[in-house]
Amino acid sequence: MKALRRGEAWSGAAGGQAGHEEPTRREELLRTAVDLFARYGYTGTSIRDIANAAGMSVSNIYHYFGNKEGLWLAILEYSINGLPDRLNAVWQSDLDPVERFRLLVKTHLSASKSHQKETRMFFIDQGEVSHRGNSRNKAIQTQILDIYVQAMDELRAAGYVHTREVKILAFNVLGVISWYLRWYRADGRLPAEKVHEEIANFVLHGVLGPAE
Amino acid sequence: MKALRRGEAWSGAAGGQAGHEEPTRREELLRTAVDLFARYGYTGTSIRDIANAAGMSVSNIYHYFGNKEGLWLAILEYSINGLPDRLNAVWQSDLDPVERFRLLVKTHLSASKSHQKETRMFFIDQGEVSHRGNSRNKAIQTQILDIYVQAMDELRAAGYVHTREVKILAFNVLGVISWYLRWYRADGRLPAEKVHEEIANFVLHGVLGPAE
DNA sequence: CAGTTTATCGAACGATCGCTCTATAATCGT
DNA sequence: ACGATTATAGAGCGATCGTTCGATAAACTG
Repeated sequence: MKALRRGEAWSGAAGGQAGHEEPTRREELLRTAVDLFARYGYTGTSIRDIANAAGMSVSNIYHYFGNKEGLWLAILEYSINGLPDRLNAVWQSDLDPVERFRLLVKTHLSASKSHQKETRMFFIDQGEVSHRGNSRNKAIQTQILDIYVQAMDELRAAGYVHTREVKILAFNVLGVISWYLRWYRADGRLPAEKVHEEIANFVLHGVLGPAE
Repeated sequence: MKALRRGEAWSGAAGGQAGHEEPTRREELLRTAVDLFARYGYTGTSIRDIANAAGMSVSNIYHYFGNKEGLWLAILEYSINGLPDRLNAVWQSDLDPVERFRLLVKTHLSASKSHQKETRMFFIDQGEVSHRGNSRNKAIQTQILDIYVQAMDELRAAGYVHTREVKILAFNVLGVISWYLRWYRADGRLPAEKVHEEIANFVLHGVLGPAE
């Protein structure tokens, strides 16, 4: 039986918001890997880069994650794995259709921002990581797209959308959000809340089209 | 003096729309490299991958392009190097402000689509390619962003835009376009013209906000 | 405390990386 | 036709890649 050790335990995986304990070596590796993967991509980051930046031996990566792809998947696990469910929950709530869609976008924005590097890292990936990792990534992105397509369909059925090409609308929304993850810097002039507000407005007007 | 040989000559670089001559080996390399770079990224594609896929020796890459980065830069050269100027020219024309902005977006879309893989390849790049190549790429992206910021500013001065955060609007537009390059497939249901129309509508409504 | 499991390191392996070198065709200018 | 330049191939170099292995230290289990 695996006993709990040090700061690991039941708390998330790399978040470490339980108390102010020092991070596990495993968490330290995840943190470092996210940083490098998001900056240089999967193939652009070597196992040694990660280990050196984290100040330990490469063997630890194989001890904790099996191999490079396992490390990639572990990051996917704790960061965006649950995103589709969160978005679906928002869309199942019983609000006014338009305000519900606005909430959907804002939830997506703030959830992505809370794992900004991770989300960007998976959005940017193109198929550099080997088959299993890549297909899992693609599957999540497809799930998210489907949520938006469904949302657009319902909005259209309710008469809010004036185009038949709802899938293009869904793609556009994903494009705006994924790009936001690339340009947003936490030390910028505006607070994230305000930025999300602006982006949500843009998306809403783009989707709803000319008011009547 | 370097004389002209075979199919090369004054015709573009990799396009080869002059006659139906067989492509130069240099063009063949560019074509293959674009395909692989766009699929697997810069670090994810090796010199040997490219040479093998093109059916020739690695030496040719060094003969024609000096090194791997030179190949990357040669692609940038013929594909998106002139994009900022083209967009600027559109924006300097004397049309109705709103229709001029619509034309700007549609020009951007069709110009990017005519070099879809190349544009996607540069949009996706994060800094895997070494310093010179990356900074040139970043510079072009910044130029394009600035064009949109300027366009938004003028639209706002003319009373068409209802937010002060024009830079966020500009980012949103870039996000939509760069994402379009990732999802669009030429063999899809809709013709490109129709897709561009839809995207331009989305962007216009997003930028102009609620009609009054 | 003894024995097992976990954590960590450093060395090493074969494969592949970007790149250079040398040799040989092919094509050019004159 | 002939020397010079260009085009292409293939072998090979040092570096780095992902990964494995054996050793050792630390921690847990009974």
